[in-house]
Amino acid sequence: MRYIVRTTIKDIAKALDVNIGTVSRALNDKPGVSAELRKKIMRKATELSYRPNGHARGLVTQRTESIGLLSGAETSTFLSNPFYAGIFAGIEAETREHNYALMFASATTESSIFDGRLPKFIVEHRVDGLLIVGAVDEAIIRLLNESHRAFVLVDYHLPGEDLETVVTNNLRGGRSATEHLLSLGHRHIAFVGGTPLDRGNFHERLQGYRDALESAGIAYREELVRGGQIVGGHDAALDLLDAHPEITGIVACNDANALAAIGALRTRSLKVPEDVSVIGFDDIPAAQESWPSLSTMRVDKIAMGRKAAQRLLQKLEEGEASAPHQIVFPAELIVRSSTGAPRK
Amino acid sequence: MRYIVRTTIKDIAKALDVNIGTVSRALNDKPGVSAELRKKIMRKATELSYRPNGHARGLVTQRTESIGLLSGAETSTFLSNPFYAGIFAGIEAETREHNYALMFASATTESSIFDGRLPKFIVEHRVDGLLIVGAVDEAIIRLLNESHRAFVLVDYHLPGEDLETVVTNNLRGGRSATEHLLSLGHRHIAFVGGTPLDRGNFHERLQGYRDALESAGIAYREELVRGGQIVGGHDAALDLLDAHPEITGIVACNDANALAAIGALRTRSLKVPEDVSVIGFDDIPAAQESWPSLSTMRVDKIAMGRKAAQRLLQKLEEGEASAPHQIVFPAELIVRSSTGAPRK
DNA sequence: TTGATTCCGGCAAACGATTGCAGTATGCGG
DNA sequence: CCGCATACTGCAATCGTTTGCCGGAATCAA
Repeated sequence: MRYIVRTTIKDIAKALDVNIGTVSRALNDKPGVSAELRKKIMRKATELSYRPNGHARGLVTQRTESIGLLSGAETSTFLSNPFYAGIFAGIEAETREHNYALMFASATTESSIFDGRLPKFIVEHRVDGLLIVGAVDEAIIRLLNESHRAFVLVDYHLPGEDLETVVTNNLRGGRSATEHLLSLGHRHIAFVGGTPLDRGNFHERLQGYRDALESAGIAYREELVRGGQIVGGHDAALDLLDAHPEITGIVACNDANALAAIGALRTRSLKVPEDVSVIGFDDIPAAQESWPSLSTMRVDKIAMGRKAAQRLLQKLEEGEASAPHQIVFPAELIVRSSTGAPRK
Repeated sequence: MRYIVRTTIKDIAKALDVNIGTVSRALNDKPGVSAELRKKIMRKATELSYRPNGHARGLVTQRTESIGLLSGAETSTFLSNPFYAGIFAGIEAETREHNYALMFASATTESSIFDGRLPKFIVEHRVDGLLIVGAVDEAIIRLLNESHRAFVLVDYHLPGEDLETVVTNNLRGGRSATEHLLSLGHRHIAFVGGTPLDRGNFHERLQGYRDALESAGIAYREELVRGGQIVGGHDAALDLLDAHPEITGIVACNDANALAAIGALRTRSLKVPEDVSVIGFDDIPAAQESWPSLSTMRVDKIAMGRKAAQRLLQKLEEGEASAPHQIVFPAELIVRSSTGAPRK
């Protein structure tokens, strides 16, 4: 085993011939220590490069000053999603600034609850609170709720429950995206979706699309909507275009799907935006770098992550006091070069 | 403050009227407890849904069963780099399977060492070991070395030192990429790089490019090499093409730069690969999805992450015993549609 | 000088586990 | 029926902090 010398509070006490309690009080800015002695203790502490032992402290204070980031998806899926990566970055920044440590884990299948494979930090209570990013099994949320753990849901919410959440205004965003195409003169607008499409974020965006059409007096046609994975964004677009050549505009449930759709259009030698306009959602970095650059609904991912972390930390300070907030971030229309007036 | 009921080892002991020591031994599969009693204790433990308290345990065992992932770059930079995201995923998988928790932090500037803003988990010794991904300040490495902390460097190494590392064979990879273009018949091959180009991974890849050229009897021409950021991959390519229209092939230091270069070529109405062939490095997901799909040198990021985690965990088990390994992963040529024979 | 009041600092009990050591059954042979 | 070895199990110290409580010194007013 490794042998590491670590100076403890005792060493300081011994060196200065005072009691450990006094040292503790001095180090933690607690009253009951004269300014002079406090200074002496501080000096000695840095001299011996003293670092508090998190375990010992955590044992008595029952706090770890660290929070957990829990993803409902596989880690590689989670991280390769630029949207979540942005949220992660926001969370990390906020927690770091508040001197909290950040633990990461994913909790995917429901089974993990029962076979005890839930992330250790949940089960052994080694984090003060949890940030749950994306859809996660309801059973986990119920579990956390019952055990009175502090947590905040990011980019996900359970319809019925009154939970602390930070989400995007998907409904309005979907609506705005569609309205953008409508205002350019498009009338035959398709929606290429992700999974699931019958609930969650993508469903809300679809609903916004639907609302916009209906407000514009255009009938919603189910055959112009296709779900599927990202790769499916490609196939879905082909399907749609072949079956409905009148389509001049596509609203995608997110940027990845939009990019895939553009790729599909290219294989049919259709030009974007001359032949078909495409608008995405999220504004991931690739949206800007792609060609043509992608019009999209921007969501401030960093800000969402930061806000969620703020809420959690605040909850931890205040205890149960405050009622759950539901914070909704707007999505902002960013017009780039993948959308334009329809062909005549 | 929140009030959470947690069952402790004491509760079990009381319920069964045995000593806490016995309970501890039973729960940890230590000898000295009859099979019968052990079973009874186990049952009671699950009945009361007992979870060991990490702090208490850590205090006596001096281990946390958790490791830290330290990034040298800003978190958002780190996460939006698909290469690192892959490594992260590999690390997460491996640590999860071994029941270790994973903490994340970034340590960017050197200043952070002195103003005490180094990640808490390093300083308060709350992780057993560290995985350092990407270039990080040497001072930090020195610090860790001196304090005898177990750590493994991933995708980074310090020339002189004999440290535990997991890296890519950049030299050979750069060479293979270049040889691929040479074998297709290209003779005027440029290199578009990242920063820094005078040391580190990109330098090694450049060196491989140079070796390949020289082995093929083609003089290395400094004016065909351009450094710069990713966005610079775009500008660098334009620069090069305008100054040296004879160029028919481009080796990029990584996929992001390759993609940027392709974008640049498009603005000059140059076709890939008909007019210019482009090859990248890393094989990030976008390489496959882009159009044209990108030929590249694949690096198995997940495997690298896993391997690094394995090494660290092994080190932790064995103590200082083993001498540092330097594990080198090969890069594999993946031919897609961005490379072809040069125009005549 | 005395009594009240304040302020400091020491003492020791937690927190929840692990673990060496000592003690007590139990079984077995004599 | 006794002694001895061999399991088991209990006791208590320990890890490094925090924190309530208490005693003593110092200050001040009367």
